[in-house]
Amino acid sequence: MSQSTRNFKIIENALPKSQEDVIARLLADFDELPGQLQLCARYLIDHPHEVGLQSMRTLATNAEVQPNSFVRLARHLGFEGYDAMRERFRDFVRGGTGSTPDRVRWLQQMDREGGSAAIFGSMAEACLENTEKMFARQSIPDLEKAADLMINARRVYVLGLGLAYPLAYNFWYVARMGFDHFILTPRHGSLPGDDIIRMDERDCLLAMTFQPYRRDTLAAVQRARKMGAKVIGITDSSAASLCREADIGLVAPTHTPQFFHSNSAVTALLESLCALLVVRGGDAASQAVDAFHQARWEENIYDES
Amino acid sequence: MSQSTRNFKIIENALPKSQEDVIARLLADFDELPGQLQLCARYLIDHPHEVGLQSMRTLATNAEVQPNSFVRLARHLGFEGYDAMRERFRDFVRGGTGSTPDRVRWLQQMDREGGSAAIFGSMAEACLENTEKMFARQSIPDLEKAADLMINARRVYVLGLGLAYPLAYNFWYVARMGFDHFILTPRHGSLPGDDIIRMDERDCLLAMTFQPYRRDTLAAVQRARKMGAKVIGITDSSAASLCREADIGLVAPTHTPQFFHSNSAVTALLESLCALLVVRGGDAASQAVDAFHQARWEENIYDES
DNA sequence: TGCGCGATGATACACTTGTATCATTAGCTA
DNA sequence: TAGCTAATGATACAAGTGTATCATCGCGCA
Repeated sequence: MSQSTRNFKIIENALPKSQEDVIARLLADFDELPGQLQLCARYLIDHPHEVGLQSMRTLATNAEVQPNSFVRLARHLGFEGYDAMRERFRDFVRGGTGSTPDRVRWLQQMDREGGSAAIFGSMAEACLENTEKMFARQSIPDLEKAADLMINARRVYVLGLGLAYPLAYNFWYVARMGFDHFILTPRHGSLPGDDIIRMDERDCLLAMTFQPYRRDTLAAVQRARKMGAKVIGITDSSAASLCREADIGLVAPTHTPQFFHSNSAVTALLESLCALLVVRGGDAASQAVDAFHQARWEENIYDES
Repeated sequence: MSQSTRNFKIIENALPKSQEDVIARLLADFDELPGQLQLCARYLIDHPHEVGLQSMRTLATNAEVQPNSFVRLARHLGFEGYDAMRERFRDFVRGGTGSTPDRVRWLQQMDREGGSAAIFGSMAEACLENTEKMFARQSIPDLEKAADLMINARRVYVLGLGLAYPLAYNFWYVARMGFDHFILTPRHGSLPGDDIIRMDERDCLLAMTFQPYRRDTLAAVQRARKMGAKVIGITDSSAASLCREADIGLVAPTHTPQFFHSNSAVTALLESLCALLVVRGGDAASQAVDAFHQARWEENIYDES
């Protein structure tokens, strides 16, 4: 960029004085930025804390760009160099607003503010607690057993109804990237029983339901067991009948202060299970995942900007 | 300090895991520290933010001590060097792992055990960090605006494709308990465009897509805007084009160490949005929710055991 | 097709970083 | 007072820092 253009920009848009200013400018200019600088900008916007803490080279590695690009970006904004821009980010951290507050204090403050903040805060508390408990209390041997059971099964039927349907779908969507023997059930227009009647001891049912437990899900589990199939149950309590009847029961808390339960921790559990599936599925699974992704890209469904 | 004394100290007092731990140890040991190290300790205690931001030499100048003394102090606490201690201070600023001291230890142990535990631990770390960041950085005014926009719209189309579909479904499933103008799109057998062509300025599109962003979702957003509809975008970065084009952009991190992104934090965000929807929707919404639940119970689909 | 120009990548440089080493000092004990 | 030890200061060094420079690439335009 020529000197004159740069000066013009500086005059047109004053030098950003704070982290917020910088980010606002980055967002405003985003489309005009060259590709590499967009990557830098995106990294700054998404990881503002790191800017003050890490070195330029480290950021560059994480953002997968050349170190130089960060200097160039800083200059684009009118700063004399990278350090000048970073100082804005450091001020932010120093000022207190930037540092992530102690969670307890933060939640208490939300609560004091009342209204939407209180509701949001109570959801935050519930979701974080659910997720932490889920991870902390999970039995890794059980997870491994569940993964191996599914990997070695002839077919795995994934069953979730009502609010559990998005969970089942999410799990199936990821799992079938690595395997072709996962089936989401019931399929459109069918009933859960339709698939389960064909199960036998070579098959596995991954069933999930949460309070209040769905009769149809529990019935499907019993049916599957009668056919000799293995059952993996996912619920909100190890006392739930689904959990007690299953060969392996996995538990994730779903409590919220609201009129519906939270799927956030369950999602994390199912995703972790997917990760284990692929790792323990060996080369075949990894290659299948690669092939899936490649095919997706070739279909040109993703935006590359 | 001799090697033996150092080892003894390490055994006596485990290595501090967080900024709070470090400061607590400094306060406890303060009187036993040699003079220069006391100056260092005092500076750390009084200016914890600076530690992560400034260089050792700069701190030394400010604290009016030799640079070396900070290395010595770090070693006194059992750290291998100054950098190791500074990392504790940086974690604190970053939030996430630093805010819950136990978690660090727990994750480290996971990592040591290797295998499935390590994978599970890395997922735990990612999911918790994503969720914390999502809650901590969310703008409540924006959330309120989004909720009001949806409440007052003639129709709200909820759009999520691929991995975002379960998110869209989950949101729609809960939202329509309280309102009857939420529509999940595309409907079975249709394309996203089919519904959007009927939108106008009275309507709202809630669109979500995550890296890699889907062309069809972005196209739908542009189409909706052209029709004059309001757009609420949900993504993983405020630099994403969806976010910049939307009237309101909400961001939730989805990073994982795996080959797929995590929906866990996004789920929490959407659930919080649902909670706000119903609260701000007034009596009509609450009554609709009640009616929905009652009808569900009357259908006898839940297990009462 | 060739030209011009901004974007990009590679490399070198001057400087700063954290650290190691060793001389010096201060405080204690015999 | 002499001698030891812990504390402190000074200096040197390798590694890492931000930056400048220049060759190369890619793309629009004549």
